[in-house]
Amino acid sequence: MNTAAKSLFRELSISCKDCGLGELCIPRDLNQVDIDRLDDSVSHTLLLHTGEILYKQDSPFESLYAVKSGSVKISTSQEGGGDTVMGIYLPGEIIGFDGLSSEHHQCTVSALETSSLCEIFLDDLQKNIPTIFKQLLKHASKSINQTTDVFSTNKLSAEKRLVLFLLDLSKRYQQRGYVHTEFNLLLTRSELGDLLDLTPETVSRGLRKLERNGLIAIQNLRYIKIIDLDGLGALVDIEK
Amino acid sequence: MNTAAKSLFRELSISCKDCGLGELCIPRDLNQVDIDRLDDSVSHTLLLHTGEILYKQDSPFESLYAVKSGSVKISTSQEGGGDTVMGIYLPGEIIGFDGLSSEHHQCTVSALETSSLCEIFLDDLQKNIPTIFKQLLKHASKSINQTTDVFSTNKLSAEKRLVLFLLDLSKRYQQRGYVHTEFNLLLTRSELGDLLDLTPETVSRGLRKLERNGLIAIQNLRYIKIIDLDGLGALVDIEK
DNA sequence: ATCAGGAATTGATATAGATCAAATTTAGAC
DNA sequence: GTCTAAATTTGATCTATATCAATTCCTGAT
Repeated sequence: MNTAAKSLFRELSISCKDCGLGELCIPRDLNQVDIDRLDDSVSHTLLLHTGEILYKQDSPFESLYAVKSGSVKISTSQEGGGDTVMGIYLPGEIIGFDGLSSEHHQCTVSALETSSLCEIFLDDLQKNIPTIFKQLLKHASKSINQTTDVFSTNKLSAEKRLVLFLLDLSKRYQQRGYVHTEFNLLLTRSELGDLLDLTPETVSRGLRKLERNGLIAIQNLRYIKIIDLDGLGALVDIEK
Repeated sequence: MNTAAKSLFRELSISCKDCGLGELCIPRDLNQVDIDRLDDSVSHTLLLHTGEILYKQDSPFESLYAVKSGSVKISTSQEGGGDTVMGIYLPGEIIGFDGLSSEHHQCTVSALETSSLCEIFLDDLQKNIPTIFKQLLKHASKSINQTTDVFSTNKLSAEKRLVLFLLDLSKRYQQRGYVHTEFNLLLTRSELGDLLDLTPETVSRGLRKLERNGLIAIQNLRYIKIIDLDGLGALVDIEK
């Protein structure tokens, strides 16, 4: 949504050995050989000034970044136009995992103040130091890939959350080669409420309303047939 | 919250080569040597019946699991007593990442129907097949570690979300060796609203109320001094 | 130092969904 | 097949927070 192309300045080299982050980045239980190899996979410090962009939403994934100093903001462009802030990252935290699964970044990262970052080339790293494998996985599992969590963030109406849940299940079944127009909900109204952050009463009312409107059929409470897939899509695509 | 200890039955061996999941699990662009090695890191099929538990919250992390058939439910125990469902997983999806960062699982996994799973021993995998590195990272970044996302799920009051945000920032600064009792918010009221799913007006009212109650001091809008850390803690610890 | 435009505050009102309560349906145990 | 407890539905209120609107306050540019 913003101005500048990446304007990154390469600073004087600081090798991983000497980096102030210490254990906060990749823990130090690597031997000297590994640390030297790590240096090969890591570029030297990038400097960003306030508001400058590290990477933009939809840009191809290239590497991970460790914040060395300052702070950055993760945001996503909304369909409605504006941006939404998903989180902020402080020194020692690693960003970029949002680009891994699709090879394209799902959010935009910009500096909240003058900040320095260290770029980690994943392909190189993978070849050079399998030892770091588990540590990076740890960071990944810590770092929340917020944009994929369709239910949590946006304050969606109860009906939209329900429809999104149904469409998500349908899509996942389809991807796995099952019929996607009918399936078992697998959860009670109450469990579904937990998941979508609604009360069981609201879940019930919502599902019955979808049924009344001819979008789905409900058999034996849990078994759902999708009657009008486009109609469901329309409820979540359009408006707002 | 539930009965049984792990009651897992080892079934007849099915090697990775012959596993029906195909690309849904670990993609097939491995050479024969790698596939043979993968078999070494993967136990053979586990079978769970409805309601049986794969692993419990707080149990030590041991391995990842790929769902081969059926479905499982991820839930966390709430302080208030009950469980909250965080998600469901279908065949081809990988679970267990919730245990990686702390070495202990942050949620409980149980079968929603008779299900089979394949256990992936991470330590072995790491030694044997660095090639899978990036693929697993991809899965990790897809899989949402929901329990760490303190803001999204539980329908917390505006005040609690604000306090949790402040305490989270404070903790992260402390972990990184900075003062944790005063810091820059880094975000506008509006951005903070995005993050916590509140309007800027509610953010403003909330912060000013904390100030009025002597818990924090606000300087120049963005700079926060925490005056009563315990008081803040009390607002989110006690009572629902 | 002044000025302009965005950010923040403050107040009044509207509303989606929670909560409480009671009736009905369902499914599992025997 | 019957029974019983749990799950679901349905209805009537209540409430936290959004929304709308109008000032006031900063901050950065000139």
